[in-house]
Amino acid sequence: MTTVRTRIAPSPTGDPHVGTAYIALFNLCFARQHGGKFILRIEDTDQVRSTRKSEEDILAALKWLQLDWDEGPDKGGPHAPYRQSERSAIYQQHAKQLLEKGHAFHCFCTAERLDEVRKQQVADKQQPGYDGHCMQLTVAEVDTRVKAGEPYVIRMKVPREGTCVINDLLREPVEIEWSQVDMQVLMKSDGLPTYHLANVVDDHLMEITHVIRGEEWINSAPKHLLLYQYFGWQAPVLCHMPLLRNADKSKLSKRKNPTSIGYYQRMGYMPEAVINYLGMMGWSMPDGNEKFSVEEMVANFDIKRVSLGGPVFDTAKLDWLNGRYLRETLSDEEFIQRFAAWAFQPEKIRQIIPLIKPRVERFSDVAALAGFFFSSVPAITAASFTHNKLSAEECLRVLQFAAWRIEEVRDWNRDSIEQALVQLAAQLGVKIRDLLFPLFIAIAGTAVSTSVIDSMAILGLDMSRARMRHALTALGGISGKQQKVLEKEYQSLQTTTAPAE
RNA sequence: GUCCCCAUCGUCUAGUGGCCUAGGACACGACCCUUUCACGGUUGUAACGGGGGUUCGAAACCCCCUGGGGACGCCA
Repeated sequence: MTTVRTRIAPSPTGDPHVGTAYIALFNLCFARQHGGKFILRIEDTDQVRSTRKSEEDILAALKWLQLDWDEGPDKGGPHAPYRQSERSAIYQQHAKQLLEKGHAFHCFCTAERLDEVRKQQVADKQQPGYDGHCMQLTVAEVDTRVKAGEPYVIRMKVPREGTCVINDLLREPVEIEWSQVDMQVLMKSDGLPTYHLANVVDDHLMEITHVIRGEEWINSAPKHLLLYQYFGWQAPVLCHMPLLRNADKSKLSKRKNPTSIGYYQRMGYMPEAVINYLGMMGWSMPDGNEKFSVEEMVANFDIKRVSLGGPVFDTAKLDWLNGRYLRETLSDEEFIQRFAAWAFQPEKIRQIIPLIKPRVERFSDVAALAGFFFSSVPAITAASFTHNKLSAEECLRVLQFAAWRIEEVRDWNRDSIEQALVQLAAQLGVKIRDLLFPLFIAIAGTAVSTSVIDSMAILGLDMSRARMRHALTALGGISGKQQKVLEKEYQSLQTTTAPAE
């Protein structure tokens, strides 16, 4: 039985990344093509734990994209059976097993020492990594130090000679020297496993046969393969997909592109179009057809058709594709239903109405006042930012700082956004009303509008981010040099006004 | 810095030694349709990164260079 899984890292906002959906799609196609199972595994090994809410958001987003997953071997859903309570015991037990077999060891090294070692290695032009310091410790020594309550981690032993050969479904065998592989920490001092241990143990317990993941993992494959060997388990077949890119070819990031699935949902893309578009990133139908459903993709799927050059995630083509779905796939009746469902989400409307109600005199005023909540980026030019206090340059600066600042907002709601911006205004020595001006233009397209802070709260982080990015471009953009100067200034703001405890 | 991966129009891609004078799609331009705009149709500009091999024959195979990306955490 072919069983394949996608691991999903929770983000603080709980909004899954299109890159996750991309990998999930190829996992799903591969599994379905072989009549196998596609299951999900939501990460929660880290301190940045997914809350129940964000886990639901992740699943809802994948469901929206029609990435229907199967139940795991335990029928307990994407999270079980390795849920918190049972889980730490599972990993402890496996780590102990490795310890007993002599494949892992206790390490008491401090962060300071490790930093020191790393610095030295970099200076010597060596591959930075653990130096094996604690491997020399005797059993008795380890025992007393553990009993004394000294904090420790468990590291895996790695051969110092030879080469690890990684067979990949999509490329020639990759050879990596063991000397290049670090003695990875498996259990952290807080008793939680690292990704590497959790990944291997989970995959084995979930009977995973094929691992299809992003190329970024290729370098840690030797660690995983070695762990399988240490445990005496059959390693899964590996396959590393190319990475989605920004226009500048770097790894797709939210700084340069809207990356959350929710953004595409809120922007009014059809899920069919988004998933179709993802399917044409690095893959193509044998007959060259560009508009296809997940079912059609599965029916024609062949992992070998994946091309390895990292595709640029360019939404211009997504726009075209989505347009085709809107006008070719939907009947007028379906269009009405889909549009209504998108536009009249009661929770959203309920938030908007109180903002515009005080300002309307006729129902016919509503569209003009609330229109920007339902539109794409406003049509603005540099001239839109003409202001009696702020110059265009200052607008640019304020906008960039605000854009950075809102990234730091923890809970996305009006109060925390307000707090962040008020603080920024104080740090800049600018009146909040002046600081808000360019934000009004960026978000609503005009300064004659409802509270921009409330508007941002309703639009969401990624929609706000996209509008601010658009505004920066409308203002002429920021050169690389300017960017560096601003970054420096922004950082000094942070440090000089750090709140005293 | 060390290691790894990758390389066809601006972008997504087809291409597995002859069908390639390199095909399709997006974007862009022109024209047609149309009261406008969009849609649709026709059409144009535009690519095998460079250098060596192998071969009768190379976009495809090999080597070197160059370029791009990724990984080097008690993150995942």
